[in-house]
Amino acid sequence: MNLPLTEARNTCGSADSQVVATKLAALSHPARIEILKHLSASRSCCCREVVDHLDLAQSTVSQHLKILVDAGLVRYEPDRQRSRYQVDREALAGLSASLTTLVNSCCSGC
Amino acid sequence: MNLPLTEARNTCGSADSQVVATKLAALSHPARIEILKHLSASRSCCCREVVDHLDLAQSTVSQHLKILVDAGLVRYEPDRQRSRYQVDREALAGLSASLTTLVNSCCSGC
DNA sequence: ATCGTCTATCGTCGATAAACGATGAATCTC
DNA sequence: GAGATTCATCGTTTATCGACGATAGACGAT
Repeated sequence: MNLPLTEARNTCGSADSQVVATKLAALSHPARIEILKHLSASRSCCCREVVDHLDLAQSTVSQHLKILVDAGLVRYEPDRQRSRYQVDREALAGLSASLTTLVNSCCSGC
Repeated sequence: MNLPLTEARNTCGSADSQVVATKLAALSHPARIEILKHLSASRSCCCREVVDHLDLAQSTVSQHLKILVDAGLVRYEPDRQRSRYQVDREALAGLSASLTTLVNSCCSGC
């Protein structure tokens, strides 16, 4: 597990904080967490599948998916009239690593 | 107008997702990430210290701190007329673990 | 007792998020 | 071709966030 983060120690790195914050914001909604779980359970999902699973309007689910895609946590691939959404495991692992790094930097100071 | 839905559907996230989402939401703001870093650098901080460090209004910083405290990521202890804020490292590590678990569950499906 | 400092909270305002229905494009199915 | 299905997007409404100034409470110092 190599961490690609080189400036994790920078206490003044507001740019870094901004990037991490944006990705965490994408995960800071229960519906989107559920979507992520569901996506990972199936190999790939179309929007309709998620709609059936979540009891939200189709437009709402589509927006949540878009937010996840924009954050780089989910990959999107149009497939005929369907859409195919897939968890970007590397990106998710990277975010997890970022948070771990933050936690470690918080715990190393004492 | 509260119709008790049957348990076939997931009403916008399980309780677990809600809890994790709330904590992630507390971290999904660059100012709060910076606050967390600053808190971990010092042993404990009063509000004024953070205000000097961050170039935000005192009331704004106080609100950010409250959000972090409400999320359970920071502990608060009134000390005379000052306040003492301190990173809850266990809670932070727990959140990191939750995210790691989510990532792992996403990666175990393939 | 009064002044200055440190806090938290209130009220406000603009911006953003979240949810929905409606619509149109693209694609199956018949 | 006609109708159904899937999907993203638009427009709208409501709720929440983020920031600030103002204010009041608590405390230390003078």
